[in-house]
Amino acid sequence: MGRHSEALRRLGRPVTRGREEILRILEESPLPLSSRDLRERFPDPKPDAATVYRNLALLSSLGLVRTVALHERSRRYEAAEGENHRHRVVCRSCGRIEAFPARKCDLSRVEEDIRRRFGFTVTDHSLEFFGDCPECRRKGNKG
Amino acid sequence: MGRHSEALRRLGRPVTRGREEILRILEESPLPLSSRDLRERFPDPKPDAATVYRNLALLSSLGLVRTVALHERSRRYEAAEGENHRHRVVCRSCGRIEAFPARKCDLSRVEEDIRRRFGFTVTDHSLEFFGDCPECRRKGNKG
DNA sequence: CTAAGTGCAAAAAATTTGCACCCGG
DNA sequence: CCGGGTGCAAATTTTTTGCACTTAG
Repeated sequence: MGRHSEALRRLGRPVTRGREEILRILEESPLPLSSRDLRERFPDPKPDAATVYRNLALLSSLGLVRTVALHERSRRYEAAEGENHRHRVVCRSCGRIEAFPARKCDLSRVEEDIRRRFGFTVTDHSLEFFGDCPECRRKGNKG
Repeated sequence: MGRHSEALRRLGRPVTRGREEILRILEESPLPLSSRDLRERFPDPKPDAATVYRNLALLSSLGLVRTVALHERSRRYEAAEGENHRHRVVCRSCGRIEAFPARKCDLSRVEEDIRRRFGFTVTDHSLEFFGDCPECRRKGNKG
């Protein structure tokens, strides 16, 4: 019955174990997780994959969860904690991900520009960096 | 025998119809394309989907093509024309995509910061904006 | 009680792989 | 000619959907 349940209740949605756990797990994770990662971290009994997807879709539509698109086969998800989003660096060799708070990410000017040029109302953005992590660089994994 | 073929030849790879077409189609497209989009734009006879994927993987590893991760089910690809990359705005309702040149995208400071803090050598980044396009806003598609 | 959620099975969709045959250099 | 490329079929992986049963409010 943390703020998770409250947020759900406030939005008029039933509070279920699956939803509480998803929010808890995502909030505890420093990195965005795939649906599979998420399910693995559930204490037993683990929910069905379909349920995890359905809940992720619901939580996303309620604005409690955000999807993250890295260049992978599957999508990842993270808790949408207010406006304080994060940016990430992904290693192109081993896939290692590091996240860091988007401090002083001033893209408001670009967003304003977009509104003028395309008429789009920008509500969110994602910024990811790709490169080579120190370990892979040492090993010479250049691709 | 445009610069496409030359780039491939220079890299020591056989020049085949599939590869030339992929590079041509991607270069002519203002938006990043999915593997399926790409195949559909091939003049007949269309190549097998597996071949398209294999060639996209090859061209990516050679640095001639870049994958783009929007928040969709499938990946998209774009021609990697030197350093002049683009940023994009995606409508959350209808999926419409607008691309615009990344003019004056000064993220070098952030990239330097990343190098210091994590040791990652950043070679690329992607920046996408999400929001509502004018049409969807008018129609009231808020989700 | 009743709308909404869940598991299970099956379907879709995207991507990858094995293998026999074909082609560019 | 030969290593690499291609089509075709089949397998994998991720995500979605239908349906009968259970549960939160």
